[in-house]
Amino acid sequence: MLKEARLNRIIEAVNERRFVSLHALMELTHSSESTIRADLVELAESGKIHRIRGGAQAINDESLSYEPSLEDKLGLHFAEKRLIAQKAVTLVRPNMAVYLDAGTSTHALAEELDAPGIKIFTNSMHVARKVIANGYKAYVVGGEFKFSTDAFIGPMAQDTLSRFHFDLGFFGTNGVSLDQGFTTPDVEEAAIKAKAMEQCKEAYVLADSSKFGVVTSVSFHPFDPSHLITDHVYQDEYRNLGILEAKP
Amino acid sequence: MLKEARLNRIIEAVNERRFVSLHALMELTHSSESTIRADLVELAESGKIHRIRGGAQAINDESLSYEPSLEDKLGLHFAEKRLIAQKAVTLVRPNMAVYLDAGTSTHALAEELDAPGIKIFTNSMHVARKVIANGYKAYVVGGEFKFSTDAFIGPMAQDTLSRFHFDLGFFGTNGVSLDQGFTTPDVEEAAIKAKAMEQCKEAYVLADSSKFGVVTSVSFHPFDPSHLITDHVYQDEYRNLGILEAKP
DNA sequence: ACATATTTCGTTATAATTCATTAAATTTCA
DNA sequence: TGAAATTTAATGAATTATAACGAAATATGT
Repeated sequence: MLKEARLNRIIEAVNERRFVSLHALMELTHSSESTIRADLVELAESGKIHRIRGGAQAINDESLSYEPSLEDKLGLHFAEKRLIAQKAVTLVRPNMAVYLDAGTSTHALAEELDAPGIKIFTNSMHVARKVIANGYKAYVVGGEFKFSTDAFIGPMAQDTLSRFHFDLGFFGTNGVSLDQGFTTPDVEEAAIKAKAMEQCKEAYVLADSSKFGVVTSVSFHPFDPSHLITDHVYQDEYRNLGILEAKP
Repeated sequence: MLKEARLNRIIEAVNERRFVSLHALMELTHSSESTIRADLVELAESGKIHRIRGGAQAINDESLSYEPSLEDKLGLHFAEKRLIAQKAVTLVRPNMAVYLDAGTSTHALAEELDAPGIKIFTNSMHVARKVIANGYKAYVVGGEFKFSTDAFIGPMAQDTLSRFHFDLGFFGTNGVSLDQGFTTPDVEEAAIKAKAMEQCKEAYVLADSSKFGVVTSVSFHPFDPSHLITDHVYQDEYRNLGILEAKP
């Protein structure tokens, strides 16, 4: 990995989640401890990050606070999301057309992608930027741009989606429930998710264990254990249904 | 492989992927290390790419932060562009569907927009952000995302465009010539512009006076004085043709 | 609180890449 | 053919990445 690219990814990672450990950065960039240490020294000297024991911290807390919901989620259950992402990428084969939903779980997945010739489709600019930083081509569904979520929604996005077909799709969710299925709090997001899932030969939902038993306002797909990837199933009623677990 | 073709592929690869290693370029062009090195020196000197250790980086990438207004104002002919934008917005009526091309002239226009109920369509994320900051809705044509220009191009973008129809469109250009018409240096950009112009009931080209008499590699529309807006016409051969001037 | 592990850090040393330079081989075109 | 341009090869120097290790800071257990 090129040094400049690596430095960029470190800055990105630090700004996304308030704090990043040195070891997380080692895995993220596939570099050694020494290298990351040197990078952190460099970035701290140039004022890009704040170096603290064990890793790095974002410089500003003021300008980052404009969109708390997204940033918060990035921090929460991050380790689990990464585990899930690592499990999910094993399903991606070379040259596939893969759709990535907008959401924190899929952001983690965008970072872990590693297969030649894959084409990534998404409605999230955040995902698109990560995919490009990873060296893959990113195709973005257009539509009404929502600044707060950095993603495209609405009828125009759905209409565009209906013209494409994906080998594989990965979707985030806010709730997983036996009765209500997969749910999100936003009507438009749910519509986009549902439409995109229709266009996938196979669609997997990514959900860390904290989402189980949660129901938010809009369902976008019925419960389907065989296409659900999580870190670990704790509740008894979800056991032995064939849910894919990404235990380390 | 021809040298020009190789240089073009390098520029393309860098702009698409944001970072490209020297070895990747060697494989891409089937050339030796020395050749690529020489190419990178040449391209960096002419300002097409940024050379970094181990490869090349897209130019746009230096200031990762989205602080466009500053960057724009530092750009060439800013005062003229703003004049032109102010003239152009007088053509925008309430509730119109308006297409804005990617480019610095249209960025200025995005800042000057002031009509109720208008819907703005664009292929530029830069424009989209400005439009939203101005309080209007922004609809973005999807497609392959190009990091360096912060815009969407390619067949997917053209395909999406073909489904929409705009009351009015504004386009930037790199060259204005009586014989060669309106030209840009990039084939894909030209294709997008041409396609978008087709979808407009009326399409205006914005060009500050420095563009007159300039011809770059690809034409996207024949010369049309009645739909050309500039700050001031200096050359005699372009006088009295009905070009709209935005004199203060 | 104390002593003992464990982790993290900074330094130094070493290995691996990448670079600029030069010169040789190759192609192009007059 | 022969000169100019282009591509390639070869080199030692410079930069970067990694490994090793003792010191400092934290965590753990009694």
